[in-house]
Amino acid sequence: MNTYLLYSQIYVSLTSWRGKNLDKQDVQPLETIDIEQFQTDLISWFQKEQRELPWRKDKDPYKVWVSEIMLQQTRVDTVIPYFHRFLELFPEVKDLAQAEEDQVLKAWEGLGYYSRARNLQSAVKEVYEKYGGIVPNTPKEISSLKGVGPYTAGAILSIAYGIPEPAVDGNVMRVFSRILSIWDDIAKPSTRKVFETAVRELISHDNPSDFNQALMELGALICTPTSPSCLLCPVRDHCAAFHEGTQHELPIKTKNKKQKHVKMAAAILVNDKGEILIQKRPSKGLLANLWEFPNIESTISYVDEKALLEDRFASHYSGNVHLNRSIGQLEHVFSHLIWNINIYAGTIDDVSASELQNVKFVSIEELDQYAFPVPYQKMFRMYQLEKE
DNA sequence: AAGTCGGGGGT
DNA sequence: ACCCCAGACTT
Repeated sequence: MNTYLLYSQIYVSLTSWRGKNLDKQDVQPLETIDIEQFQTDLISWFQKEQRELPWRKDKDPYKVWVSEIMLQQTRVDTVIPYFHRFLELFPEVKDLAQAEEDQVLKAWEGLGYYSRARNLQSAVKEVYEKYGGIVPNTPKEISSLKGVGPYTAGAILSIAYGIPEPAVDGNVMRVFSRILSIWDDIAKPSTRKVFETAVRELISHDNPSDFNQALMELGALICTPTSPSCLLCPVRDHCAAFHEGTQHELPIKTKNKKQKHVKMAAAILVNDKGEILIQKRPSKGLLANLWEFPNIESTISYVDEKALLEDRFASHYSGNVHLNRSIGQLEHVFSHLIWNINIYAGTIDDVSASELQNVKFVSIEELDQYAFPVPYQKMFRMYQLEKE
């Protein structure tokens, strides 16, 4: 019963399995999937071909946790340097639990999706206080932690604790959509459950860690989105899509919508001591709790904009504001919107502005102690280039 | 279920 | 341009 899982049995347990073929008049003989052989082929390949990654050096649940949060929607090569720096700053649960949020955000600067960092620290605090610093090892407890969703819960449980839970990410859905010929739209939230059910049937109970990691490694190295290297695939004998030649049609994924365009204006304002005005963003929403330069959303025409900005800034910061010059403009693309920013430089009195909450005057040397979103980093670089 | 939330790299 | 990436949370 454990050794072979008849294809028809899978079909019974998953109504959407091979749903496309239900309508085909010419149904081919049902294949069987040799589960043990599949596990062996997959895991041996992984043990031989896996990349050396910093979070694979040991299975410390805290390190696995940090890596999994960083890897959400983020490529391995991007994460590696962040992972090293983060663990140097916060080697253990206690260190992250007791850190200043500003320092955590600074360590996350440039990585994006900053709520990951704030949720991670919040959850680590809970682990430190409620679980004595030990990352919990039950699905219920770990899933209740802030920022730990179905994927991350399964990843930590399987990789750090060897518990056979599915960890279904984009890789796993792509890989199994091909192996099992699943034609559900993987862009729909409900589809993830189809793949979780599949993984529960197929996962190795001897080595859930390598099984789950192998699926993701396979998706990253072999079973890639546009041009899968099927001839190098260790499980192509088990793959329905390879058998049918449909690997380029799978997975099914509906397109995402276009970004909205937002016009902005922002300024580098300097006081008479040569210090620059910065402010902390609100604690909710886009780029929450990061720092920025004074800015407004603006749909005003370019000629009127400068006067409007001087007015708005002067009244908001209660000081005399002078915009000397326009430095240029820059575009920054987010996943759901596009900022087009007109950039100015000028001066401001620091009498009242420094009394405002979340507003500071800092020297150029102090600037890099604060976490800035990339668009404002770009903006400051333009300012420095223009000044020379 | 749809929208929000970053940034970079590949094609 | 458009796609994708070791997704989660809010509405």
